[in-house]
Amino acid sequence: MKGKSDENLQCDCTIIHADIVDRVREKMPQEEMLYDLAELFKVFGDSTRIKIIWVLFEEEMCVCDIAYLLNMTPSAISHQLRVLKQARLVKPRREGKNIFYSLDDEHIAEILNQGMSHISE
Amino acid sequence: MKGKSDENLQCDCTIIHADIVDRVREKMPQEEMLYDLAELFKVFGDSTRIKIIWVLFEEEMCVCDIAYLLNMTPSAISHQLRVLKQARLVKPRREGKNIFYSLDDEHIAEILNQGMSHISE
DNA sequence: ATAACATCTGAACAACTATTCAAGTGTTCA
DNA sequence: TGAACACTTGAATAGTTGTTCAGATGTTAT
Repeated sequence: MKGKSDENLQCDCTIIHADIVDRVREKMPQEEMLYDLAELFKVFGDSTRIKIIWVLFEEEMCVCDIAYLLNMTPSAISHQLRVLKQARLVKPRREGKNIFYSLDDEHIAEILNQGMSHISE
Repeated sequence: MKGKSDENLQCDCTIIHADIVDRVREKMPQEEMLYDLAELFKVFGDSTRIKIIWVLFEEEMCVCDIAYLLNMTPSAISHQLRVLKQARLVKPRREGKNIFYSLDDEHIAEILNQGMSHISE
């Protein structure tokens, strides 16, 4: 059932069928979609941001509190909160001088849980 | 119910209770766990690797086929497959000159699906 | 208005990352 | 054996990223 199927192949090793090539190209999401997906996971790809998310699972919190809990500077936390906010993972709420951040997506827990399942196998 | 609760706080804005601090510290996974989690998501945080995973959803494939489908050099693909392999997301199978890669984890689809759900909101 | 505080911002720096290129290993087949 | 092929590897490069620092913005209370 296997054999060369496309004259435009770049190497001789290619033994996949033309229909598989078609099927992959058909099912594969748009380039932009895949890029956005990678951008989203990039946000999860930093332990500081993971920690911030974890803290916010417990309760909404202001920048200084998060900084205190994670033993980091408010500036560093603020920079990371901006990244999380741009990814629409957290949202701010001003209350006087403080700005309270909370999680803004119901998929976050599931994504993290699946990740946890993978690494603890 | 809110008020200053910890003398070791780094800033005056901290209004969270000591019990919340304790609860967060208690529920938060180990430092190493959070680091590993970030490392895992870092792997998903590159569109080339996302594409490779997507191609492998369809069928196991050799390096050259993946390179052809993604219009990249086999070398670049090989480098990324190494990252995916180290994260235990894909596994190799040699068949003569070719090395076929396939997905090695049942959580991958769920993680990607949750990610897709988030960005297409 | 001024002071004090919480947060944000931009520049700078070191650390990391993806791709390319050239050279290497391992396999098949004549 | 040796040529051809599939794949890997290491060094080099440009590009990206997280934290720090200094200074700016916005809010509150006096």
